[in-house]
Amino acid sequence: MASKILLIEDDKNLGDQIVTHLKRDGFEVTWVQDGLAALDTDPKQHDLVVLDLMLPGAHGLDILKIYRETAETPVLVLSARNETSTKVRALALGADDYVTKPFWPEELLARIQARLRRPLLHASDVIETGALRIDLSARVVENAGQRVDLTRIEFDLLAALGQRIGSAVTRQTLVDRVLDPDREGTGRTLDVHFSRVRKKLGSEGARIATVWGVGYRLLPS
Amino acid sequence: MASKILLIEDDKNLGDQIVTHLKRDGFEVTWVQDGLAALDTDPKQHDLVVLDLMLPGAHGLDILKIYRETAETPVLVLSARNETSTKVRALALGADDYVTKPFWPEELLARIQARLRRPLLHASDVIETGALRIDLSARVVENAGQRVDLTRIEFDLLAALGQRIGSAVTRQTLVDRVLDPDREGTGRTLDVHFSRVRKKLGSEGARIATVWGVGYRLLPS
DNA sequence: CTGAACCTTAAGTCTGCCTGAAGGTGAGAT
DNA sequence: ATCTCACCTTCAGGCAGACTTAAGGTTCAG
Repeated sequence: MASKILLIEDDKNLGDQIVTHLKRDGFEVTWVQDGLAALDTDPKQHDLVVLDLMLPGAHGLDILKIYRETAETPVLVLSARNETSTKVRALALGADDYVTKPFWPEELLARIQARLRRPLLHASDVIETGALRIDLSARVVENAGQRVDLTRIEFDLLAALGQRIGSAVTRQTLVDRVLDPDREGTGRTLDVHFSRVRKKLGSEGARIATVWGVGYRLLPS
Repeated sequence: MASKILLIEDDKNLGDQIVTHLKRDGFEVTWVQDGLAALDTDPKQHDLVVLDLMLPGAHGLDILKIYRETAETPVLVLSARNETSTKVRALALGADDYVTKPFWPEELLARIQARLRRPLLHASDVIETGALRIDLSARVVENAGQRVDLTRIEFDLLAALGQRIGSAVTRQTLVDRVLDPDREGTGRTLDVHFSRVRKKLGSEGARIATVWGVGYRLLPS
């Protein structure tokens, strides 16, 4: 399976050159040319990000920071700046490598491959709130340390609420996200599932609150 | 726990300086000053290796190659040579990073930390859980001390689950990782293999749980 | 070339999840 | 208070996904 690379680089010449090289080596490349577009792209959909620091729209380090809040995708920073302080900052923010321009494409390739060589450790992103523990990557829910068996939809619904603790999530959002995306928001299916989740969660189930006429939300502990 | 760094560097001044910096940052450092001594040191006993290329006794790249035959420890190469070809060779041989002299200690530190940030998938090559013992390097499985003969795919599937005990592993992941990487997740092939693994594992086979609509997981003992 | 071990596909069966219906409950409106 | 409508819960039917067996194809050693 070809690895998917997200390239964020505003320089047309350099970007073109990199894309060509990467494609020649069998990578699938998505090329984004400014900071705002980068923020609209999901790093999780890619295996590695090559990120230029000087960008129109948003600074590379800010993009890196935002990416790191949601994804563990390795980020290789590209920059003309050779100051140690910039390198240190980028690496401290979660960059996995830092390459100074100018560079030879071969080196970039070699470094990309070195990053991809190590199997991605899924950051087990875990939501802990009250007695609940929702491990999104393992798809495991614990209530006061006790494992709770949830079906696929039940888990996804709980996770959807858990990712926005305290805020209401509309029925339509939940239907779109967990059930068939092209389905009318009607029907009592959602209710049935939540009913079961509440029951399975015991006393913690009471924390799934109905927002009348809107949807549901998970009450903060 | 302090991370253990193995420093292989013959230059006394530079070595001293690096050791000082690393210790100040809480690392435990073993400093080895020539190639032969490096070959007598076990990289597996350390969390990361900082390896100079020009050494008396043995060339750094040879050391890297030998280390890579037995250990997965990250290796950060240090060198005065700035040629792309050397960098590419080092990275292709399994180095995880390449820093050109001269450098500021801060950069080295930041890069070391970037490497250590991503924990290795498995600290040891042996997974023990319940009555199961999965030796990843020997590719041997024992159930209550009894050897179990698994085929290549059967072993890889069990290992894939064993490396993330308790986590659901999606069908697609398993197909990508164990079967042909570019194949559709459809088909019953996985099921057939798991069916056989379960049977061969006897009562422990029950610990391979189906995650309906998602994949499989190895239940914690 | 032959046989054995292994992988894959196909087919039949089974299981457990999803969902719509229906009656009950309770919140909000008047 | 009472009405209304959204929501809760139970239940059973249907079906997608999973299990297992068998057979055909592939690979590899001898």
